[in-house]
Amino acid sequence: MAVVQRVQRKGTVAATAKRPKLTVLPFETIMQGDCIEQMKNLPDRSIDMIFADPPYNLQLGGDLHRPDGSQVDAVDDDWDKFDSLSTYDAFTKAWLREARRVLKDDGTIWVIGSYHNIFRVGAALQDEGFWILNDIVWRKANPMPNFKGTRFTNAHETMIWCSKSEKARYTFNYRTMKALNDDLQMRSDWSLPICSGGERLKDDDGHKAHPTQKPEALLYRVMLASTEPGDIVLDPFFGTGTTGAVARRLKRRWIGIEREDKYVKVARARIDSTLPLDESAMVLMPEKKAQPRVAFGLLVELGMIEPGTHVTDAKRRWKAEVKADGTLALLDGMGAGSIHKLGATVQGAPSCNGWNFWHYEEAGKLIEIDALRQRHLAKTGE
Amino acid sequence: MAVVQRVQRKGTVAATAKRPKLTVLPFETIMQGDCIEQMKNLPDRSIDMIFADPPYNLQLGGDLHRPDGSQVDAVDDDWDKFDSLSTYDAFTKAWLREARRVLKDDGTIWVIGSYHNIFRVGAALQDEGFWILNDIVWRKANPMPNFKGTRFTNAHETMIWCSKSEKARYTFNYRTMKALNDDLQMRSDWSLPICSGGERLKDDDGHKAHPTQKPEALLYRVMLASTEPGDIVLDPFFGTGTTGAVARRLKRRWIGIEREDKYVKVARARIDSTLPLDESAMVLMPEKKAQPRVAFGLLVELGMIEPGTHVTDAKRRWKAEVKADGTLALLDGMGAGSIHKLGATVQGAPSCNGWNFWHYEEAGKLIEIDALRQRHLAKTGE
DNA sequence: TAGGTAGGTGAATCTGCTA
DNA sequence: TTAGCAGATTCACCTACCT
Repeated sequence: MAVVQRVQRKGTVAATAKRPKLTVLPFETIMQGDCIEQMKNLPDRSIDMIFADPPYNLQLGGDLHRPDGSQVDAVDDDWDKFDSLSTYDAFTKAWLREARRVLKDDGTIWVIGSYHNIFRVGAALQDEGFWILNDIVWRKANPMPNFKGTRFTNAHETMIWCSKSEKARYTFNYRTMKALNDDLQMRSDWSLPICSGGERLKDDDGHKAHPTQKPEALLYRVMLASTEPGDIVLDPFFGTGTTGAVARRLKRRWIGIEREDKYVKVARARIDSTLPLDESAMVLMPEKKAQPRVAFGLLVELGMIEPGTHVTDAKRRWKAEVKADGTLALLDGMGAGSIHKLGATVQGAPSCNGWNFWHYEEAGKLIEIDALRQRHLAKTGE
Repeated sequence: MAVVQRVQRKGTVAATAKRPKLTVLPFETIMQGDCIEQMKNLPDRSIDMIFADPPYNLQLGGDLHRPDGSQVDAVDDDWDKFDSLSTYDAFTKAWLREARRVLKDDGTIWVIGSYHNIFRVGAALQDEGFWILNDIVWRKANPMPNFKGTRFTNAHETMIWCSKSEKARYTFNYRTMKALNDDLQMRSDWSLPICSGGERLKDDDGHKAHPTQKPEALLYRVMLASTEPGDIVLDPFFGTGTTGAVARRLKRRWIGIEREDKYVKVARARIDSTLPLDESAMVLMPEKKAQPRVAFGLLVELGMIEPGTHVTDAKRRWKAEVKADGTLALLDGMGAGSIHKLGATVQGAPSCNGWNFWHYEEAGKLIEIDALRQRHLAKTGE
């Protein structure tokens, strides 16, 4: 415990007191160096989304740096578990703290890991004040078998998706995700193949360039779900640059941080050869919430529905008349109000979307009054 | 932090100094009371496997309504409320410490939770010296949807399976698991339905007896995987006694601890009416394999078909473009939607199988997009 | 009896803009 | 800060009841 506190104090001092921040963000750039040190060069609240795939193999002692930049001794048998866990926790807290600082208040962070580290990361995220939105299971379609037959085949990894606070208004492209999943809500478990074949980057010897290269399909879904085109995406553990490649393809701006020279080189070449998607392919299913608001009264004013018209619900349980001011009044005189309020009242429901609840009759068929709104939106080109 | 230490000290002192342990284990018994206090009555190293379903600390907000206006029956019980994360952590550490004491050195522990609590539980398990063997994802075949469209559907829960130490010789029935999974290694993701229908216990009013009853199939697999007949299974959060019922069915011995009077009563009645499996039936029941459902959007994510590609029907009457979210948009701009929906729209049909309706062109020949799906299924072997 | 329709429900951190 | 209100939002599986 003493170790944790010492490390944290050091990190905090260094972050707040010393250096000037960059005033122009280094877009489409790999900042080479320690991720904590490099994040300190970025201004507060400047990033829309962070995707992080932190190291968790404690055997890679070189991957662990204290916030002050000093390297942690290699993990060896002299270390007891408590010591290595707390070192990892200190490392996690330190980079999460910087990540939180550079993230916009309405931004989100994704962190991926396996059972070796994800519980520590998740607890640290909560401790640092992040608000968990989902934990996402990446279910590997083709995992490595457990050769010894001693455990269950380790066939998934876990991502944690957080906003900066409970009340934050984060980006979630609900309709896009639903469209991507054959018109069913996207679930918290995603079945995707591991990164292999032509997508897997090789070094000159033909060996895989990076031990944990993530599939582009994973980042594709992450980015489509939680960012807009033009948003700024930061990956503090850039590796071979999957985040940058997908960001470029989907027309998001990106910043990568990577320490190892060889990964930086591989990532640069890879991203340079990635082409952005065509403009037309980027026109997605619109979020309904983003459409301009239309008042029912406007449609009455425009003569798209006449005052005096009778409307009813899908089962013809209630009938009402359209008034000149765009309100409805029940034919039995037992209630009146806006299309929404009256719909809620008659059903005894807390709320109601009047656009879909009320129908008018045309050629013997009931048509949602929402059809009028859609016709209006189409006509005005919005 | 002070809270944690006080609780731990208390627990430790009471456990080691004060009371005499039971010399004969209370098999097939529900010990009524607080789980930490009751575990203190059990001797050291006496339990083969612990299954624990602790409170999740959900922290729900106000009421939630379905789109049809009905209200969701939330988990609002007092036993799920904690003042803060640190209070929850102290509680977790305290019961885990007792659990560790009563567990045999070669025994294992399972803990189930959701993103609200599982990261804290996992970190605490590691802190207490447990060695994680697997994290298991229970993919719910029929989860509750996300009614407001604000996040991904929360469609899974996580179980953590641990031995007491890295070198422990725990039980894992590899071949049984493989047999249960059509002669393929059992993976770390399990698809099982939630507990509903006849299995779901009701109180006298016909309401669910317990808000979070787990399916027997889940415990069935847990117990088959990690215990032998005659082994001693402890469930410190017994609830309606799913663990006891399955233990009896599989001829394991069990001990339950439960605080609430009403749950104890329900569990007793339930287990009394559960019959042990016949010897011959201990050979396993096959489970139906879930049909792999492939969304067209997945193929776009995987790069099997590029956004911007043009598709058409077999007679080339309609042409559409593939968008980045896996939807199609007609080239004349007169319609858009999923492969199925757009196919239905252009034909004026009530429905349409888009997989067979839409084609892409390769070397001058039209190929059903279903060919891409078949290629994906063949590749991933699902 | 088979088949179809209607209604209920599940561990949920479940809205957002404007005045 | 809060009140008011427009309006967006569900999937799989169960039982009960009807024809």
